[in-house]
Amino acid sequence: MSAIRFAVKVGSLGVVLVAATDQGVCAVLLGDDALELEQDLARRFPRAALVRADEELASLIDRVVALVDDPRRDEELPLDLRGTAFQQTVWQALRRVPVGTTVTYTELAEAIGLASTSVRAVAGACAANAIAVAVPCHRVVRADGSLSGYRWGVERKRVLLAREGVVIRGASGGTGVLPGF
DNA sequence: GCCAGAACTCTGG
DNA sequence: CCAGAGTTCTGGC
Repeated sequence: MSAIRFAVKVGSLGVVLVAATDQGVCAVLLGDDALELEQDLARRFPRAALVRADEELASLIDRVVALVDDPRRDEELPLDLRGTAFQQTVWQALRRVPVGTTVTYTELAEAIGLASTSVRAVAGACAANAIAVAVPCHRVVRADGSLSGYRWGVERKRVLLAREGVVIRGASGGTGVLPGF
């Protein structure tokens, strides 16, 4: 199919990879190593021809990096959401979440018309999300307010939320697995 | 091509 | 504490 152009740049959170088609941004990946991100991109789009175009996408990746540095900027990027109908429904519901706010998987499931017991389907769709930050899958937390898993690392998720001004409640009343506070 | 199991979880008995 | 609920993907036969 069509060619996907991508660019890599180092930001405050580490390495940022941005991939785009003619329609818009189709992937934003975060990591520590540029090679690792390229392999991740190739795994997600096995059929596409991946072309590196750092200069062509320079202005675009600058905007994405600025968004990672300061997520409170509600910048509107052209997105090319690739996925099943179910996944796109979940991702568009995610984009309605205001900056500095978090939702639970239950609220997300109800927002798209599923039963509250279908949270695992929502979690699966979030895990398949390829567009970090622009599709704020990091704003989804567990029902008790503590962080759950994250494709690109829980530490990165915590940093992103902290920059938005979100107060993270540690899991209370339990055995205190997290030594943080 | 089919079946089984896992993956960013939550609720009810 | 244990099991089940909707969807997608991957690996083994």
